[in-house]
Amino acid sequence: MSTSKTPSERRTHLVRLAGGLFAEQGFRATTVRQIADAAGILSGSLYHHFDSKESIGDEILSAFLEDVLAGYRAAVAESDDPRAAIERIVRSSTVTLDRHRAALTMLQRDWNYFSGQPRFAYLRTAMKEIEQTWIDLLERGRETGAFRADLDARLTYRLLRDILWLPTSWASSKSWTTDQIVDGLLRLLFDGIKSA
Amino acid sequence: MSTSKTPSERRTHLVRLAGGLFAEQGFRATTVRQIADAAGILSGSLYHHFDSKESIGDEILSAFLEDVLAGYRAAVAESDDPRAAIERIVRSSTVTLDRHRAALTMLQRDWNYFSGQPRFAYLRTAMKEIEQTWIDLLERGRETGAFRADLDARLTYRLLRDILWLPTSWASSKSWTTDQIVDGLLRLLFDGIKSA
DNA sequence: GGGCGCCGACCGAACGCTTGCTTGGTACAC
DNA sequence: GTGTACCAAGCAAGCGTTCGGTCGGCGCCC
Repeated sequence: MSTSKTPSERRTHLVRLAGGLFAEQGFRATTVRQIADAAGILSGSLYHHFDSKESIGDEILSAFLEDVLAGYRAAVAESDDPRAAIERIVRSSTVTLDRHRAALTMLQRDWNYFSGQPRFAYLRTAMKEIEQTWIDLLERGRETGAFRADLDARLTYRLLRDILWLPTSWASSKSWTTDQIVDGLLRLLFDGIKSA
Repeated sequence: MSTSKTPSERRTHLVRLAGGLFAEQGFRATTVRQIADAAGILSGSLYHHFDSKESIGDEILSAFLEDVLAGYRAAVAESDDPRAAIERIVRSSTVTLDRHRAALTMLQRDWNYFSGQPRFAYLRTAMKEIEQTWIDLLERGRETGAFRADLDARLTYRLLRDILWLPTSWASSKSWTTDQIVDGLLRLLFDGIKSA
C-alpha cells in the first residue's frame, strides 16, 4: 500500500510538497530543510532531484503562467464581446489560481526577489501580456458602450487584477466555496454594492 | 546647516528610515545591516536605540493601527447612514494608508510572522474590530435598502478590506494621484463597471 | 576657568544560529 | 556492476544580537 515509486514521478511529488509550503509561507520564508522534512528526507538529498531551491520555484512559476496565459487567450478568442471575455477570464482564473496557489503566493510575497533575477525574466513578459489583455478588453467595452464612459482602463485594470488574485490567500478558511467567491466577485465587479 | 541633533529625535529618524526599507522589501526580508547602512551607522549601533529589530516593527505597526481604528471610529460616529460611513472610511483610509505604507507592507507580507507572536496580539484584536465595523455597516445598509438584498456581508467585507489596502503597494508608480485612486475605487465599489 | 566625571552615540569584533548548498559514502535495485 | 535514491557530515555566508571600548561634548566643582 506504500506509494509505488514511479521513475521520476517522485520529483513531481516533491514539487507539490514544496508548493504547499510556499503557498503557506512564501518562497523565501520556506527553507529547504522544511521541504525535506515534509518529504521525510534530509535536506541534502533534495539536491539529488533539483540543482537549487530556485529551480523548484521556477518549475512552479512557469507552469502557472503557462496556464494563466492559456486561459486568457482562450477567453479572448472564444468570446464575442468584452463583457463576456471578462466574465470568462474571471471564471477561468479562479480555477487556475486555485490549482496554482503556491505560485500566486510566491508572486505576491516575493515579487521583488524573483523579478530582479534574469532567470525569471519571463515573469515580466507574462505580466505585460496580462495587462495588455485587460486594458484592451476594458477599452473596447467602453467604446461599445458596455462599460461606463468615464472608466479609467489602466486604473481599473490594476484594481481588477489584484482583486482577482486576492481570494486565493484565503485558502485555509473554508467559509466559502470557489463558486460563491466568483459570483460575489462578478456581482461586485459589474454592479457594485448599491441596490438597483 | 547639518541636521541639528534633537535629543531622541534621531530615534524617530531611524524608525522612518527602517520603515522605508520595510515598505519596499517587507519586514523579514530587510536586514538590520541594511537599516544601519541607510543611517550611515554600523549594525550593532542600532541596538543603542532599540532593543531588537522587532521593536522597530512594533512601533511602526502599533502607530498604524491606532490611526486606522481612530479613522474607522470617527467615520461611523459622524456619519448618518452606512453608505456615507463607508465612503468616509474609504477616503480616510487612503490618507492613513499612504502615511503608513511600511506598516501595510509588513502586514501583507509578514502577517504570518507577526500574528503568531504574543507580542503582536493587538494585531488580531484590531483586525477583529475592523471586520466587525465593515460587517455592521454592510448589513445595516442592506436592511435599510441602500445595498443589494443579496449582498453577502462577510464575503463582501473580505473583498473590500483587501481591495482597500491594495493601491498602497503601487507607491512607486506615480501614474495616479491619491484622489484619482479613491474616486475610481468608490465608483467601482458602488456602481460596478457597467454603464447605467 | 581649568580640570573632572559622566553620558549618549557610535565603532570593531565577535557570538550563536540558520541559510542554501556540497561532498563522500552506502544500500539496494536490476 | 552500474545507477538511483538516499544519509551523514559539514562548508561558507549571512542573520540578529552582544559586548568592550572610544570619543566628543556638557555640567559642575573648586
